[in-house]
Amino acid sequence: MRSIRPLVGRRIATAEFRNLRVLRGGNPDHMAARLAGRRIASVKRYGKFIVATLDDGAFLMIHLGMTGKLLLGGAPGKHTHAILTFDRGMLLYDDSRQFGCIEFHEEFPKRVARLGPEPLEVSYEDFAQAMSRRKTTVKALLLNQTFLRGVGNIYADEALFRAGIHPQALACHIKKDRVRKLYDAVRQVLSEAIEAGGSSISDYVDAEGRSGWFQFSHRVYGRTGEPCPVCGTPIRRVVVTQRSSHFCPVCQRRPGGLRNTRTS
DNA sequence: ATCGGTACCTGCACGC
DNA sequence: TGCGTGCAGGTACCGA
Repeated sequence: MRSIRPLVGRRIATAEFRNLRVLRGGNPDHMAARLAGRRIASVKRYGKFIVATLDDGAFLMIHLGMTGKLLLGGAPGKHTHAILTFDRGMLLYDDSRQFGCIEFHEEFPKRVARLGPEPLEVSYEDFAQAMSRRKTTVKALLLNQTFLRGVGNIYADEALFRAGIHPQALACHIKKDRVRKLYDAVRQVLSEAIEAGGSSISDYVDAEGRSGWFQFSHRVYGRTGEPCPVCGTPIRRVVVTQRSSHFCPVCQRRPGGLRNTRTS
């Protein structure tokens, strides 16, 4: 984000789209024609979405999925799906797994409008009330972008660890003091991660090709079998709603009445 | 309305 | 060296 800010105020000379899949049904010729000559009026992050507003009021929406990258300059590669050239410089959209997308919208994109609140902006009262109404596991709820925007698998695990909550605890059963801890932990983890430039698990880089540093602060994510940094108990991995969850079985006690568990 | 399961796609680490 | 398997950050969509 901080690396693509410099594009604000620049004029798009040409747009080229090489992969229809990441356009999610958008017409590449129409998009290219609509983008050419437009200036980027602003760029804003909404959870995991990036929305650029154009000078004519239209929007370019980008989601990086799991492997997406926005690169300022450099040579297009095998997985470069979009190339925007500017009056000065160039932006490449690169995504090997193609789970991300780049879309053009005349109106503010509905998917973004439907997102839940920003964790750093939501009040504790709203957060706690929303939690108390959900019967799903807290892990699934944290990953649900209509509940809270921007929390992914890594940061969900890290926040649950810091709050001392088992990933399979039911959201509505979590005690008030723990909910408060979770609220604080989510905000803390996200702001630390943003500050550190993100988590580079395999090949994540920002627009200047820099990797993040937050992976060195992961206390449980990807540390199956390693000692818990608090009590030394080996970190465990379970699958919750098809996603791996890492936790300390002592610091994050299993509540009763859980759904079936697979540990490794 | 809400929930869980599945599909989408490529790359990598691993064991054989 | 090469092949098969399982795993990976995310969301949309389906049926229950």
